[in-house]
Amino acid sequence: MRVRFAPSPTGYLHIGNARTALFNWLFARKMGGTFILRIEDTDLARSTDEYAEGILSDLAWLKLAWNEGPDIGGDRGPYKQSLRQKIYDKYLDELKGKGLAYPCFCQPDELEARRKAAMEKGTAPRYDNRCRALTQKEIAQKAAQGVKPSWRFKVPERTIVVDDVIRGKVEFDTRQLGDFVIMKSDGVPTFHFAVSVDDTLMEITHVIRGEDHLSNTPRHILLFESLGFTPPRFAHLPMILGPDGERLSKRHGAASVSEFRKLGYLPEALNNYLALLGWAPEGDKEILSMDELVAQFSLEKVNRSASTFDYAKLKWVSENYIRNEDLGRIALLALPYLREAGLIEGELTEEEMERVRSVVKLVRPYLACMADVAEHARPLLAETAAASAGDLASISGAAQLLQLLAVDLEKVADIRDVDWKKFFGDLAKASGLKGKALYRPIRIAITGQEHGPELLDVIPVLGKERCIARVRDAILKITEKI
RNA sequence: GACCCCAUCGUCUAGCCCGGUCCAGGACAUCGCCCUUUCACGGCGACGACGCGGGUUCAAAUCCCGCUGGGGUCGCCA
Repeated sequence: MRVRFAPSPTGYLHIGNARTALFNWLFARKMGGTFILRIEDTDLARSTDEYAEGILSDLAWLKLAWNEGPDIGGDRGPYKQSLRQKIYDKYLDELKGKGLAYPCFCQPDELEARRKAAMEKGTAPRYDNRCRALTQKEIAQKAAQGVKPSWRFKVPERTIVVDDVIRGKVEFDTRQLGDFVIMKSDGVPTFHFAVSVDDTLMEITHVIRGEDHLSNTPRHILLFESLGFTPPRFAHLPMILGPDGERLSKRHGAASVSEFRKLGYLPEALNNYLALLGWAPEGDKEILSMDELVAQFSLEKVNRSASTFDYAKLKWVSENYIRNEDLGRIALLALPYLREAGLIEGELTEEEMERVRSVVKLVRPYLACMADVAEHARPLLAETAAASAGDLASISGAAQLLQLLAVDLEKVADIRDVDWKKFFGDLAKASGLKGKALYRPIRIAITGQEHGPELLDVIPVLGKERCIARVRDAILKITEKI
């Protein structure tokens, strides 16, 4: 079995396309098939190499490895449509020879005007096939004037049945279709034409794509058959909508893989969430590894109805991964964000890295994505606590308490080897404070925050010197205030 | 507008194909309680849905028809 993901490099990898890529990949892996990547850059005006590279990069980041593609080649290449021009020319000639393609001299502005007029009149805004009736003489005339024609496919009147893996048999009456352009006037094939030729030549067995292509499929089937090709199987995936029911776009928030990538979502988390859109695993377990996804995946079980992208649920999936993934890996992923926030600098020594790990260990339960790490790690990594002395000054006895604490901390030999229960028990006795009255001022002095990870865990991570410094600093601020 | 697809809690979904086991199960979100020196995590619980109308049937979320609603296509974009 051979499937393909065929993005056009006219933008970043959209979340909907990423889901399509994922389902193709899952299907290929599940069936022991081949996953092919093909770049559809027939839109010369909008396609760029930068976008193509970005898409490849994002797919690689998602760990959706392809077996054949523009970068790695393969037996059925090239895998970039702009490199396949000769092939399309050849098949256009074939259609011309069969009398199934004819030149159209209508200009874009004319077509646009007619389309608009038809819309206003309430009739179908499709091409009226007028150039089909052109005589050889007229054609020669136009050509002599130097008008470059586009080439349209002569659509026969008949019924076409798309036997969709997900939707079952869907019937179309081709009389709804106008003769459509297969080769643009600049000599570049349109999507419909290139796709049909390439899917055949690349021996694609299953075309898994978005539902927006379902209505295009009869065109493709027509082309396949006219060229003497056997159409592949089709599976049209439901759309992904934004919270307002419109197609998901930037308006709704992050809508491209690169955005989630920048925010520090784990690729597995994004895949896991995407897999849950339009498909459901058996049983109650929703956090699934890529392997588990592959093991459970089935095209037949894909939903027919569109789903709404739920940022809240993605967040939940992401949190799960951040909390449960290997700590070393999470710490590594935290590095760029910590660096950007100025909390670490340069290459880290093993000792510094160890410290980052222990900090990340404490703050990971708070993270929805890795970009959140700086905010939570700051109190634990920054030189000073940035304590709000105002808060402490209003707590009676805070200065005395901190004084006692500083003295006790000084006496500590190894901060990683302290019986904190006893330590704070003694402090409670000495200060006459307990519970919240005891811990709150200490937390504020040491972390500058009202909330955060277990204080008893924070202190050893911070280290003796830093704790003492922060406590003394807090005392100073209080006394100055008074 | 024409054609095509779709329709279960606010959201993602299970169930629908092979009607009774479903006064509809799970997850996210929300709310509450518990755990706890705080917040977060975690545990427990609550709230909450078969779009509407007709059929068929002893029986319909499940089958059929219509309506309504949403989405898609109708490009020399893909």
